Amino acid sequence: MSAAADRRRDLIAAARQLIAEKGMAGFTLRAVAQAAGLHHATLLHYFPAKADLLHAVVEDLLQSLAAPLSGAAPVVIAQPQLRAIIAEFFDIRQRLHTDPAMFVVMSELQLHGRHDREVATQLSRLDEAWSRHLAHLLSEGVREGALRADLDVPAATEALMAETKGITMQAAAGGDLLALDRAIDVLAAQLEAYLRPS
Amino acid sequence: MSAAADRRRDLIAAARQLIAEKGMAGFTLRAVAQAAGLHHATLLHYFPAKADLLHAVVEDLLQSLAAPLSGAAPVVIAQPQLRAIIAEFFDIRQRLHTDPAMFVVMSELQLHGRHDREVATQLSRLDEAWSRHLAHLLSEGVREGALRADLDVPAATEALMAETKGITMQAAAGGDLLALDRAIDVLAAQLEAYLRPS
Amino acid sequence: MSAAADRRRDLIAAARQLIAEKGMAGFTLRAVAQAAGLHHATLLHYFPAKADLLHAVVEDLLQSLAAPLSGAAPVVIAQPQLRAIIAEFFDIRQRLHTDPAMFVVMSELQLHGRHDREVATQLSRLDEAWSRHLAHLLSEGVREGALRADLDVPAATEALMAETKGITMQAAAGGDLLALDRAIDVLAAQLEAYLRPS
Amino acid sequence: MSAAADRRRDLIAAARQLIAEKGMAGFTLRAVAQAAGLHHATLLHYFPAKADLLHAVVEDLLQSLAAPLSGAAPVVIAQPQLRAIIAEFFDIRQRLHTDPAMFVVMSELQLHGRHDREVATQLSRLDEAWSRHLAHLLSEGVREGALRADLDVPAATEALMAETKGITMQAAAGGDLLALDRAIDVLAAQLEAYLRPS
DNA sequence: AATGAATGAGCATTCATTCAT
DNA sequence: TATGAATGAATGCTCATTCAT
Repeated sequence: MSAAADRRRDLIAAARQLIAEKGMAGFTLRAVAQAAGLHHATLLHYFPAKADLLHAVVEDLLQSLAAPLSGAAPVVIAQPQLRAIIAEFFDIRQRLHTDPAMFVVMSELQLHGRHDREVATQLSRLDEAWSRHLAHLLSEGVREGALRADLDVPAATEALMAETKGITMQAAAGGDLLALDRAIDVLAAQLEAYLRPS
Repeated sequence: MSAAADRRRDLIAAARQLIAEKGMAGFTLRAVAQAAGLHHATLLHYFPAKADLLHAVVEDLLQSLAAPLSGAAPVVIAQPQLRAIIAEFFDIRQRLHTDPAMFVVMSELQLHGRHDREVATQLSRLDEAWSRHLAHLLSEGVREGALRADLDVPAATEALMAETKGITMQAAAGGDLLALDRAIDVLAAQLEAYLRPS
Repeated sequence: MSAAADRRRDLIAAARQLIAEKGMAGFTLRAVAQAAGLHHATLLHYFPAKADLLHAVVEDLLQSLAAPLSGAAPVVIAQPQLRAIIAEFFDIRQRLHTDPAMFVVMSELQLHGRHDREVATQLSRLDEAWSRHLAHLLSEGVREGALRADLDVPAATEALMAETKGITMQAAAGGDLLALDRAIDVLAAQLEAYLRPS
Repeated sequence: MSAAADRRRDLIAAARQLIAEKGMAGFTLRAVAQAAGLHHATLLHYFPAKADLLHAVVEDLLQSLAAPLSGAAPVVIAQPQLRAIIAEFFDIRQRLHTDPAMFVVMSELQLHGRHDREVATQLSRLDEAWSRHLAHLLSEGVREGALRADLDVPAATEALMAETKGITMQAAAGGDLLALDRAIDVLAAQLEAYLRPS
């Protein structure tokens, strides 16, 4: 398409990779520009300020996360809602192999959001969408009798998100991917044992 | 004791608080020195380089984490090993209220460890100690029949650690503490349901 | 006429206004172009360099100043030469209300002329023309006996110009226009008292 | 005295000279530092921000102006108040030879004050002090019968200040000093002719 | 005629660190 | 022990100008 859009994409990608590799401290206009093969003043032609580039990186990351993975859940479970929730874990497991850097960036941004209102807002949009999605699945499951009747849906939602972020963090910290795979299986099994109606 | 040791403690505390409040980007020798009430050049008399202060902060943090909390587990569970593991969660829950800043610092350092070998080594010591501790509890439980026989102990250990870091991250991101409390309860219940021998 | 000439006029006007509002520091090609509604690279098509635009601004300003005001001197004085000189003050007084920004620009340029030989030359043309005009009026008056016989014409001319620039500066500094009006009356009266043949 | 105070003075002097020579556009931290013989980062050790240095320059300039000149008025005039006012002109005339750069700096700052509230405030302090001083002299003179009875004191004050600024500007613009001297004489004579009681 | 892209130079400011006192 | 002074490197950003389209 437009050469400018391409450049923007390149710059966002370079920034994203840089954050993944060097952390927010390494996210420098000069470094991004160099990685994208242009002068740092030229970068500001595409993104008028560093913050704009960062926000674009976050937006791009959110889109990556929103895009559904093609792979189906590799585990068959009787109840549909339960299955859908478990599938989220396997989705994460797959992304962990596809683009592990994404988890590092996600963690960096999460922390950075504490001091950047705009980033915080952007990320909270993701959190809320995800939270709504999970809560919906859970309450549907409860209503249909697929999940335990006395489930504290908001608390379970929060727990699911914490687990997700834990995986993200563990991955970001540079853990063993295979060990993490098996841990995700355990988390899924835990969930299954807990959610099943007695 | 020694006035020098006191100063060092003050500086470490100031640094820790600064990291909690402003993130690693706000962790500046000038800022730390000012918070501790001395000239930034004097700070380098106690810690010859910024890295030394940071490493001391990490060491201090690890000691804080190693110190057991006085509070007993507020939930009674039949099997001792299961109870001990669940107790870890409630220990975290309590710390979350006692010193929430600690979780922020922990997250910041975890991420920073990716680019600072020394910090990574220090943190991995904690991870390994914790990992060993959890694995020991789990395998003891399996051997005594208190936990399910077919438990994949390493995977379950990794899952437990991911859950812990998830809570840490969720807390660091500035979530609602009360909601997080209930989420921890759910995590504990999940765990219980999963670990119980069939 | 030509669209290009129109554009040039627009750009000169935009530059002039910008200098009036933000000073020489705010006189930026980007800002001028934006104010005139075109790309800053396009501006360089009309004025190959920033200096060219500035020189055009000065030229434009000089033309504005050369154009006689339609208003007649609102004070009647017996001697024609004296009246003409006094009229200059009232001319200034009127311009002060019509286009106060002009005085700011004039002051900015005067100062800028110290470091821009071309601008200095342009302005000195104005100064000399004005100086010649005033000197002519004065010496005519002396010759005809309308003004004091022992008048030091060059010195009086310089004094008149200093007064004019003082008003300009006072106006540029953002003084009260009404107060300045009355001050100009006083200056005119001073002049009259001084020039009158004894 | 203190070496630090000396350095500060040096830096202020360097800044002042730089403004006089190159204008506000040439007033650069690097240039000032270089002129004072130190690294530009060291300059910020003495003045935490560029604005602080500038404000110090203004303060220094105001002090220079406040300091009375030792030379007595070289003209004898009957009435004391009239004499005092005329003396102000000769004070300026003398300073014009002693430190002509001061007038350039004054003009630059006056214009700069339009966009720097702090500088404007500092300069207005001088203006007001001066204005008060002149107004006092004038009204005293009127009261004692030394000056014309129907004098519009505020307007005459404003006129005097405009004349002063005109001389400043004319000097700043690089006029001939000797011609300016004679112009000042004319201005003084004008004033005398005007103020004299009929 | 118009503009998007690109660049080199420059600017104020911050930071970790060294050194002399 | 303490600190003021000093510096080099780096950062985000602005600007005038050039060039290809």
